[in-house]
Amino acid sequence: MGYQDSAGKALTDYPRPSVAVDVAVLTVPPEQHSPEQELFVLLVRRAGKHQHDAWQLPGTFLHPGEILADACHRALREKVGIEGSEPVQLHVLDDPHRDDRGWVLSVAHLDVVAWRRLERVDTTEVRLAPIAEVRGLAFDHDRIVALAVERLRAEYQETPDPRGLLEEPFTLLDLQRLHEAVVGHELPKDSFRRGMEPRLRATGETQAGVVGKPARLFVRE
Amino acid sequence: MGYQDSAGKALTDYPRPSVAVDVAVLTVPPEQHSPEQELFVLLVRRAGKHQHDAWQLPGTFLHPGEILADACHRALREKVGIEGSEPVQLHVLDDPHRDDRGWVLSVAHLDVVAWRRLERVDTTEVRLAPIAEVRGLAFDHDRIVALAVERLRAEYQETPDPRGLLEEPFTLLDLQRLHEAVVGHELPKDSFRRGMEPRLRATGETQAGVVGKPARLFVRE
DNA sequence: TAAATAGTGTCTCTCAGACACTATGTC
DNA sequence: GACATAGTGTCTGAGAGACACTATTTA
Repeated sequence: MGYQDSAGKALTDYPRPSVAVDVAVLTVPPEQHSPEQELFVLLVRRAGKHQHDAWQLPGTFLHPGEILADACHRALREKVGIEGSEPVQLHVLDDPHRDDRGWVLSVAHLDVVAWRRLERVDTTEVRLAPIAEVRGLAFDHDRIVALAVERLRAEYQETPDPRGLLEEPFTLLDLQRLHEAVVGHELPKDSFRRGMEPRLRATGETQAGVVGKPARLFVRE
Repeated sequence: MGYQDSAGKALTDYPRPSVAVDVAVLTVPPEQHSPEQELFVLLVRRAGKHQHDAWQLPGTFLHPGEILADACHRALREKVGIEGSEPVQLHVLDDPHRDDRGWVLSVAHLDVVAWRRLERVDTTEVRLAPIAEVRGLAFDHDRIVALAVERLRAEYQETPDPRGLLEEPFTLLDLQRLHEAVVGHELPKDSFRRGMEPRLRATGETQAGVVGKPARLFVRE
């Protein structure tokens, strides 16, 4: 890149770090699955380690000529069998001693995948854990989870289900439960409706066969 | 890090990218320097290129064992003579072809430095340019400037001069002019005062020798 | 006293939250 | 009709912007 140090020597000959991506895949279970909806994160068993409870986020090294997003896609495809997600960068973790096997920078990512696409991955090698119970992950992955949750909460402040976690069509109550799971606390019913309804499109249909007044159904605009 | 591909081969042997940092140093001139205050960015002449108007952001390659913030500090010390700034990460630029001399990832950073500490650096090799006039920088540095401006504007929405661009003590009008320069548009006088004053500490002193009612002086809390 | 700038009182508008009320379905 | 849930009308308080008014200095 033409950077030179004070002696004028080109610096591209210096030793290079390994560059990895790590992805915090967040999701929310549907209401019928658990009455208390909350955020879950996808964990994989730590490679090469067979001790109990050694978990980490899915990740991989960046391959030559590859962009970071594609490395994320590859990691999720190979380890979890997920396709077509949309990772976003969070932060570069750069402590030179964060990995005791060498100099590894990790670019932390957030990804969001609907529960339905993750149900089948719950095996001995892969599991979904409520974020409140995630402690002691390998490396600095606890911090990545915290960054991912913070970012997702910011995204869900503004827009109705911007990441498409909910299956369409949905009721306003479905949407509210989802947003409550993401932001981690209850929301006032009427303010939520007034804020969200103008940003949705009503299908014209209503729920059928439910007790009480049937709710109108909506899709994302 | 123990990542393995599907064949089980450890990946740390793959070719590694060079990792660089590039820093958008933003500042605002004091009022007496230019009536129209606006954001300026620090540019350095593109190394090894002698064509006219070949400018880029200061940057450097990451050295072994170094964290990104220290690489930023080193770049600014060696090229511009600045010490003690506080870079924050913005984004990783990862287009494999962004640098035609090799595979170079760049971690873009924002830094903010008071004008007073930058005045002396305006030489043939280094200059300060208003952000509105910055176009056609080397590599993807135009985009880094845009990201840096966006981040700085967000920081200045909340807090009075969080980056310490203003010399203390200052008047509320000084502070307002600064914030207007950062966010890029005028702000209502009375709302600005009401929002900011509770977050400042009055020194008890006032301006002396000015026409009109002398303004009270404040420092950051 | 005139001019200039600092600082405030107050009105209005909007928006979020609280709360109670109405609407419309099942049992 | 009893019950349950969806959806709304309205009040209140907080905060932003508009605007005019008061306050305090120099010339």
